[in-house]
Amino acid sequence: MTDWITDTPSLSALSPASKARLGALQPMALPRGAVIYRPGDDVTGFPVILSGRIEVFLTGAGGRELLLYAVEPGQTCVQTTLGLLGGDASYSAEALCATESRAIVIPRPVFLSLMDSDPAFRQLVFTAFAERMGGMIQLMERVSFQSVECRLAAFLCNRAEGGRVQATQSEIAAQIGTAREVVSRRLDAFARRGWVHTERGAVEIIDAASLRRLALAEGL
Amino acid sequence: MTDWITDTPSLSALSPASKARLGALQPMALPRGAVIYRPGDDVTGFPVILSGRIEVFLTGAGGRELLLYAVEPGQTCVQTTLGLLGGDASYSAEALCATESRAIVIPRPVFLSLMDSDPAFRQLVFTAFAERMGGMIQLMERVSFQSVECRLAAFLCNRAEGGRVQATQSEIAAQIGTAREVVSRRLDAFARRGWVHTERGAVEIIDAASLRRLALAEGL
DNA sequence: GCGCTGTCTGTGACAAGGTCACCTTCACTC
DNA sequence: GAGTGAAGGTGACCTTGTCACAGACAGCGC
Repeated sequence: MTDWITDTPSLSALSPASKARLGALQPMALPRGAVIYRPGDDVTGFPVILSGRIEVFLTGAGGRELLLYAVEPGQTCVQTTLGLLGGDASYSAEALCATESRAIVIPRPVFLSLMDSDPAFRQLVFTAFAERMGGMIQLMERVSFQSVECRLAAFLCNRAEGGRVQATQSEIAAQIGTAREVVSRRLDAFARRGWVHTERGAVEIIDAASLRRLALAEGL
Repeated sequence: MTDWITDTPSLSALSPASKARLGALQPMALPRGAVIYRPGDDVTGFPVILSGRIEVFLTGAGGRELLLYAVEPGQTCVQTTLGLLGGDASYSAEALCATESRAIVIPRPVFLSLMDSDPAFRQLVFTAFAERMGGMIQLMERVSFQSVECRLAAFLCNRAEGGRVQATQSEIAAQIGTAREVVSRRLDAFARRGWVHTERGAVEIIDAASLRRLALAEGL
């Protein structure tokens, strides 16, 4: 019944007392596409994701989207940590289930008490926070200093499974923070160079080496 | 001799034991323009700024710069927290003194021990971290979804002192994350509308209301 | 004063990217 | 087999970033 605690590496270091408190919580199942929260929602608890993948997006005025970060098992959501510890108690971004997922939600009072009493829990939250911040700074660097072509190539390399990337052009655009039309044109350019082959809802990678070279061309 | 502890609001909540340990540290004076760290430097301690203002910039390949955040008295540097707690122990950004400043540097072992022993110190570091993260997300939003014109207007409104902003166009460009030439052209457009008057090294605000209206036009 | 020097600013030309409008293609359903 | 909605392609246009270069200005030494 509470085997999810031992199954989740980042939780196994917690003190027995903490585990006992968490053991009372029920994991919940989330289908793909489920909305975890929207901008303006109140932060009521601290989610810990046990399996699956949650993606957190920023949405601009024109509906354009930008992937801020993804939350995978053992990681935590900064937006939430921020809401529970800092001033603002509402979200400024939107979180969606990228795959079917399971998660528990630690209620705010329990979270705050664990933060005070369990150094391991603190460590968990803090390092997650630090890693996320580092990721945000890198994202900043990519978004403001790298070309779309470069970001697209990097995305295709990272997301390729068996030489294919399963994603619509709109999805790709949101992941790298550009407009769908731009993705369409860039992919077309790649295809003309013989690097990829595009199809509806997917991109087939033909020349991964060239893509990787381009991805690395403009610094990290 | 250790009056800077009581003079700095955020430090006054610390436990007496923590204060005693910090009391042994010597504040250091930093002239305007001093480099606190550069990308790649090792993180050796945790700076707490007592007076003045430190600005942290990201630098792109072409030399273009972007202000990530500013550190003012009582605030802390995320880049450093990140280095001391997370994986990476080196900086990815550059920090400069925007004004003459005083600061102490808490050595890494002292920092880690304070984090474990003093809840008030933890609270201080954590809320600073949370606020900074919130700021970073907002910055992300502005940089990727707002027009330069809008960001420039907002900058002029925020930085105006007595109806003037004392800064070169290069400095303004770095603060809002664009190129100098673009600032030149946008300021020129503002001037033609009669909103500002530009001079060497400064901008005089004539119609603050119009600027503010524009700054708020594209969402927060 | 006079010229030198480095910084600050203006500008034209061009490339890259974002926005808008509209159309085609495709998968699915009834 | 027509209808529907999502996905993808394309041209026009504007904003932004980049490059190259020139003019303006302040400070300095003479």
